[in-house]
Amino acid sequence: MAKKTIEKTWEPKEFEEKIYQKWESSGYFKPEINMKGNSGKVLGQLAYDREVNGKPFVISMPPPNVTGKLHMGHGMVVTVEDIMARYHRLLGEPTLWLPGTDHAGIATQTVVDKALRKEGINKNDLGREKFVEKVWEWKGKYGDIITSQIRRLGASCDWSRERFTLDDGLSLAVRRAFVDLYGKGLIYRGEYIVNWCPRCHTAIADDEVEHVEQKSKLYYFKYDKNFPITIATTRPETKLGDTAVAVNPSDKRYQRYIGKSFDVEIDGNKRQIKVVADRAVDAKFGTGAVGVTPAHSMVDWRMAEEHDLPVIKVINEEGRMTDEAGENYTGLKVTEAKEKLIAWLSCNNLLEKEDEYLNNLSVCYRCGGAVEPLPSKQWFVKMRPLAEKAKKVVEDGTIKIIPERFDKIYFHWMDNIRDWCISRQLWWGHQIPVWYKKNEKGEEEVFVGMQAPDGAGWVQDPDVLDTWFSSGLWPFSTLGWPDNIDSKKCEYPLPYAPGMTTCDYNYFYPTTVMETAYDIIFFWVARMIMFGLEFTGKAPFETVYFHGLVRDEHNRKMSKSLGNALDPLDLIPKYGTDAIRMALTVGSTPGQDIPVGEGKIKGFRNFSNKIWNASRYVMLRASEGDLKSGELGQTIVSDLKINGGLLTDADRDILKQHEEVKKKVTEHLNKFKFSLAGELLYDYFWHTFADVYIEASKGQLGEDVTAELNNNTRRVLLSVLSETLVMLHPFMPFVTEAVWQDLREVYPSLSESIMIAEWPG
RNA sequence: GCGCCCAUAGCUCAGUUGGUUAGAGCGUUACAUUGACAUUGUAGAGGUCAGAGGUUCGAGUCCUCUUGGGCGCACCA
Repeated sequence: MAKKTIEKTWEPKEFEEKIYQKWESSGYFKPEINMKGNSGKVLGQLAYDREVNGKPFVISMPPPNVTGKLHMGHGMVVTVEDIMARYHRLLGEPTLWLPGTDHAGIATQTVVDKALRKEGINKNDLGREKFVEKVWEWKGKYGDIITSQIRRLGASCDWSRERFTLDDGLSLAVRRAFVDLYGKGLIYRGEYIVNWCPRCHTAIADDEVEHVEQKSKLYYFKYDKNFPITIATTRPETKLGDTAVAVNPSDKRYQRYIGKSFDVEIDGNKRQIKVVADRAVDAKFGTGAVGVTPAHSMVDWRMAEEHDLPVIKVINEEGRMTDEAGENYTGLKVTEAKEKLIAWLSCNNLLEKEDEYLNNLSVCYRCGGAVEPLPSKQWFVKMRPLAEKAKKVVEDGTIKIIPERFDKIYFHWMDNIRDWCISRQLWWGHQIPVWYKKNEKGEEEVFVGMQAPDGAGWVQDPDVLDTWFSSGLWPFSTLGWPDNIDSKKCEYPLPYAPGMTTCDYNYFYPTTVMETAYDIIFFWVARMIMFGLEFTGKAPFETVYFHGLVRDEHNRKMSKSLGNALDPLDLIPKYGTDAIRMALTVGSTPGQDIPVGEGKIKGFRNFSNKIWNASRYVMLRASEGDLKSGELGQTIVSDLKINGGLLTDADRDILKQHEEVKKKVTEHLNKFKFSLAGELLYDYFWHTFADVYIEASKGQLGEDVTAELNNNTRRVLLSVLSETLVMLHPFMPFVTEAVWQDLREVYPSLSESIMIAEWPG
């Protein structure tokens, strides 16, 4: 019978997709394989009980946006998490890596809106219901793309437990969380100044605002001739809404005006301007006097509260001037209003000078458009009480953050936390579970509950919740929380009973590791910790591991405009998934950005080939096959019992080093040092096992030496190789599995997949 | 403005309780190679570990300062 022929080079395209399908269909990604201590899979042995099965290893995958396309950042997430998942599975721990996708409110709505506009469809003509239907269609069409791409990266996650943030269960969790917080007084509604994005036409949270440095002008002027103080500002148009001028209390120049009010007229707008003293004012800046615009500046809003100043809204949600801005300005865009007012000031000799000035423009992190602070009625979460608990669990080590230095960043944020604006004026997302009705007296009644109240006339709040509200529940909402609540009868106050959980929640929660990029520490990680503590009474994970951001080989940010972004989907067919995974692992330290260029990936493609080829050599020699054709020989090795008496110096050296490597790799992985583990394996496999031992073994094989030495050498080769493959498997799953399958021809006692082998200990 | 981090070979970076002669990849130089390995091997060159001071028997590692770079928070006076 002709034996299998092994090609000279590793061709990832021939293997990767087939291998992945085999894994997935075999159920190897499910925690139920529970194959502790043996080399065959045992399905269905899980009792979902920590006392019976031990502690599981659990990771919730950061859910990518449903409309997203795979990029190197996903490559990093999948690589690091898959290394952990595969390692712990090899250790025999029931391992759950739970995948899913995020509805990504603003991002998705914008994408679909744009696409519809291209077809000539306006979302407002369509109406809310039809538009949301369209987004669901979109999700159905494109939602699977990202998950199939994640499969291409070799992710060993349990797709049978895949979740989406708008699933029924997760939506129930969102409503439950909202109602619960409202009941505790931690959610409130009110008219406050918020960051408004006129382009996305919604309020956004403080941390969704980014600052971009830009050149602008600082204008010095007086409101009118009768006003004694000159102010300086970069935004004259907002001054139409000024109700005060603030100076530093110790500024001698303005002492005599403090407390006085002046009637002024700014291009037809009559205003009363009060002079107030406030510590926040820097006497050295500008003229030392600030025009206070309560409605359109965060700082001024606070001053207005303290000094009891009126609020005049001169800019509306469209980014245009309101009626309050006066008839000369009503309806103008802010930029037009600015020009017009400067012209007027100049004509009336009120403009004293213009300085070049570098300031920070606030922009929306989603669309990049300028953010307009304005007062608006929104829902907020009271953060202080949540922050205190969340801070404590990191302080006392319940949650460990890697790298440690992020502790300080985390604490700093918690200490300076402000309330979180959670309502968004969008259609795509979780609609706020609040209903309003006007009663006979014309007053508004408010109902907060799991579903619409009985009776006619109730109208649900049209807004949806910030995407991060549902993401914050991810570690437990994906596992079934809050199961068993009768949603029909649920309303505030909730009949809350702890322990109403599913098997999954009961066994897998709290999770083990939260692995993600450090740039979403506040958006996501902090809020998961807060929500986890608040709703489950437990920290949602033990360890937070932050990987670095992937940059190009010159350490520049990857971006489309620079043209330096590497597309994993181009690179996978070219070099193989394993090469990309290694390139993302070796040289990557937690929290530290990592440069990755095509050259680096190429280097690890060579390594994939080295593994393939060195293994081919070992298999051919061990089976006494044909090195030229690659055909395996008839000899089968039945066991790997090594005869200590026959060991050569080379044997002893490699076995000793092998033990050392096993110990170190295990240590590194336990300490989350993936780079060191990967680098060590790379170096060991190539420059010790292949360059040194395989070379030495050539003199211990063949007709010139005894059959006993031949046999012993084969066993040393196979033993070291098979164990090294297992250690390499978490990093390079495909080539190791492909080799493993061939290796089974020569040494049939190996497990049917390397995924369910045993970690060499 | 407040805070955090970084500075190690030509380039990109490892080096976590202070401990032999400071490492890797890429690049570079020489040699070998019809080789298991179009993707190979062997050998080499290349570092006052940013600068100054301090602690110590001993500092790339700990402390202080200086210089240069990055980041976070706050802020559109």
